[in-house]
Amino acid sequence: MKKSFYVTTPIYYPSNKLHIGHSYTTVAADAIARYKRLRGYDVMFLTGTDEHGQKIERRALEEDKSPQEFVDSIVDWIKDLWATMDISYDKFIRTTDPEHKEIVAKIFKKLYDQDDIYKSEYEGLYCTPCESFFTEHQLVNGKCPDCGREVERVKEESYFFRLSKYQDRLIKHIEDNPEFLMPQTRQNEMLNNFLKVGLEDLCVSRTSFTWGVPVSFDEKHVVYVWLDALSNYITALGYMTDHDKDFKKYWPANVQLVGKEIVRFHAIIWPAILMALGEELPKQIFGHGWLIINGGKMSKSIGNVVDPSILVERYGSDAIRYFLLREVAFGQDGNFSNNALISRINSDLANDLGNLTSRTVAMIEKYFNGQITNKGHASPFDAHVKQTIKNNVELMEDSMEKLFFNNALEHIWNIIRRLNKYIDETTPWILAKDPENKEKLMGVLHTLVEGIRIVGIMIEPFMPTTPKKIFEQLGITSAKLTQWDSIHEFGLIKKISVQKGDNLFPRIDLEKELEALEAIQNPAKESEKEEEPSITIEDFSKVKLKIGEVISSEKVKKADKLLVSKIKIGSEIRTIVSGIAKFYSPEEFVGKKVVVVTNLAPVKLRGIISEGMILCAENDQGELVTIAPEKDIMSGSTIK
RNA sequence: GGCGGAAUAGCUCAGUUGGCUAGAGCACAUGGUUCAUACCCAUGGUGUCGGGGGUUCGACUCCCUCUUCCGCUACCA
Repeated sequence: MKKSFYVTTPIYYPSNKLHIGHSYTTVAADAIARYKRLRGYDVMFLTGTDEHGQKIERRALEEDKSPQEFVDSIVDWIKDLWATMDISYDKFIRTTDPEHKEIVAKIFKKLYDQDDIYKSEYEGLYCTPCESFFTEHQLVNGKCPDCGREVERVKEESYFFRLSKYQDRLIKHIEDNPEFLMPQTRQNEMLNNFLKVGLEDLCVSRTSFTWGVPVSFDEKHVVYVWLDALSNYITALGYMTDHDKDFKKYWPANVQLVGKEIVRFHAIIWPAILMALGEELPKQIFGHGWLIINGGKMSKSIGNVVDPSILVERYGSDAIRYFLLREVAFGQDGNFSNNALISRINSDLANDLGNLTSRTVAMIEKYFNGQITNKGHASPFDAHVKQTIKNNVELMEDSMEKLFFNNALEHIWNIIRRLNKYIDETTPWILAKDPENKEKLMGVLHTLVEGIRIVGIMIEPFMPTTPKKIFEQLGITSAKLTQWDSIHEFGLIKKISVQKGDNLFPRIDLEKELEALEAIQNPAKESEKEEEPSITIEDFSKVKLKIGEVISSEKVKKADKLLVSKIKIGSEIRTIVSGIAKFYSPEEFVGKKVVVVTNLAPVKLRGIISEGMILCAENDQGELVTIAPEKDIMSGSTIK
């Protein structure tokens, strides 16, 4: 029986279209899945969508659709995207699948029956778009600190999961199994920031919306995201059903890929749920890094979100997949830029691999009418070429086991470079001038074809369509010559007839293409900007603004963003705490005239009562500058 | 503030447990070549391996300290 291998991506939230970061995770999972299949494993590759929650409910309302219609349309788009990116998932789970919902309800009931879930009360300020609760202190201007929108005071009866109960077992598991959470730096973060500080029980139900899985024994509650979304990894396998053979075969998962922003949920909450269910934990959670754009993270508000479908359409799926996995070390953050993408395509794909194939096929056509056999004579350079291939095949396989995709690709390219060099060493065009050298010439071309064949197999996990094109040009049809194990043997091709086809990867004019991309990507950004609702003059006049003068200022202890200042506003002196310590030193801050919001409700920050707010301008990078009157004017002057 | 990373060639980064003249790719320059997608091959770096101390026969690699950047977290009125 084949060994099984189970790999998952997170399930994505279809409130919007996906971006290149989602593609990154999914392409990585796909490369693992394809590689394992080639190595003879029985692979289950799961991806999907997390479709419940209040945000979806509201987004659907905005578009005048039912929640189901709304998610259906986005899910169609996502499936199309995965199709164009050659994502070979075995199963696509949707949390709206009837079976998933049934199982989630069963899980909830089971945990409740065994007292891992209990009923209590939850009160907090809730931001719907962000689906987050905040404390009073976290709010900005009484609004959501993340998106700036209104929050609602929500008090609801809720069910809680006894997360705290599993704290010690979680700590032990992470400490005893260094491979469980990778890369290692994530282990420290989880242990130090959460586990050792102490876990709080987790709210796992809601009454504030209905778009979710109902709690079977208490119909006014729906299951909140944790149990619903995380359990997809086992409900997809038929867990707790009478047809659970996939669960028996594939669980525990071998690798669960997640972005580093959700490591916490997958390394703490998810294992705790599994412990409560009495199931094994996944063998590995891998928290990969982010694609960074111009030094910052991708975000809708900055408007630098990269749409993968545009890139795939222009350069092909294989090129994008190659870039994503080659450019960035998997555990770390890496830069994404159009420039880097096109440079990679040109130098690695067009110049190295594409051109190697092209020149080899062209020579066989030119010197042998397209047909060669293995009857040629070896050149003095063959031994070294074979050794290079052997070494790099081993290194590549080793890298794949560790999920070092960029190293794996580098080793493949070492072979490609060696083959290009081999052509210069053996100078076939000179051999071709003397009929005496015909066997030597054929030997050289045969070695090249063999090398390219091996490369073609090795790139398959990363670039699923290019190998077919290569084998077609080389005239390799036998399955034996294209299966993984055949890369360990050099010289398998007996006789082939080649046929030149289109260039595998056409060279791209870097400068023209950058301009063209800019033109496509930027207008798109403009149109996506959300229109801000207008306010009335009455709304505005509610805010009382006055000129103040900073008369003293010092850093707040144990907080690196905060300055506490005494501000003179007319005859009054107020204490105000501001998050500007990174941009103004206390010394330079003293004496400045600033604009103060005087009728904000006082709030306690780091133990200090702050009586107002100093207005600042903020740029894309989050840098703050205070607003000052254009001419000198008395403190206490009102602003209107 | 707590915890954890990182700082190496113009750019992006490798450098496993300390050991011969510190590497790769890209970019740039020169030469070669013409089979090939103006491509390929060769050659070219006085890099203070962030600064300063220390351990050692020997440190990019270990220890201390400082600086800067980043992540998680607290916090941003």
